[in-house]
Amino acid sequence: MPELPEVETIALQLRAQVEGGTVLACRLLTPTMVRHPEPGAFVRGLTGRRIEAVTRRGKYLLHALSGGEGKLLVVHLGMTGSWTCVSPEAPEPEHLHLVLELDRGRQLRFRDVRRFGRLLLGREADLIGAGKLPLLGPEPLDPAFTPEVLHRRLRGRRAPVKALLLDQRLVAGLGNIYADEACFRAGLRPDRPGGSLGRRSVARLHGALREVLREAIANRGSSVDDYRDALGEPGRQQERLLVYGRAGCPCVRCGRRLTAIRLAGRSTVFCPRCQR
DNA sequence: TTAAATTCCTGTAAGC
DNA sequence: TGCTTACAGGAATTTA
Repeated sequence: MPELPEVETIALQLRAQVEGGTVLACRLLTPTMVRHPEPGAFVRGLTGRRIEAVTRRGKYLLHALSGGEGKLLVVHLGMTGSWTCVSPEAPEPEHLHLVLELDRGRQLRFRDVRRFGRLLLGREADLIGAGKLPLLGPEPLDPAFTPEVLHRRLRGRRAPVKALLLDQRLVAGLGNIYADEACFRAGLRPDRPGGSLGRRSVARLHGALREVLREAIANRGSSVDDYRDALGEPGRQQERLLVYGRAGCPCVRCGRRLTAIRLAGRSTVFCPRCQR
């Protein structure tokens, strides 16, 4: 699943691959993947534009477009989406929804088996104002995201801390994998009410979050299901996951069997001894 | 306001 | 073997 580290990896790679490139043609194969504007306007709005910059916000990929209007091509990969830069000669895969023909013989392809991804075009403020994009919480790797900020955001909340970590309005970019990994590294039970965490626990969680995200970015993300980076390569962080997908396996720290529960509708794995 | 449940979507794996 | 069913989950939407 593309979470913050996976999307960051793609943004880094696309920066080198497509920045400065011009969209010569836009082929929208599945109009329903576009959430804004209407599919026709989406295609017209992209054609002829230059991609000035590629950045990331939460799990969203942002492509700043030429024209001086501050327009962005926004790509969210959902669960199974991929956004790759390939040669036009590469065979077209199944479940392909958007193809951007760029100059210098490059193609950007959006593929998504389960169609949970989404495509948008517009100014960031307009998209947020129109309710097409959520108002995201702080970036966990931003220097301004301090333990105090996290503590303030968890205060008074009764939902399980893991459910709160998955809420993109509380903090942006975390998904099921890194929420579980961060709770394990922090030694916190994921079903603890968010507001029950003291200052020291929050500080541990904050440190664990940053540590696991930085490590995952360095490893180009986790390829658990079918995630591929912008060059079509799998990441390596899945080999270093300590709890996600390891229900019933021994805890790497104490050897006790890892427990699986459901939280916020998601499978959740933790060590009942190491996480309190 | 907050929290939980439901919905979308399709490939995979388990069970009969 | 072949069919049915459950499950995976990000985020919008609905319900309580």
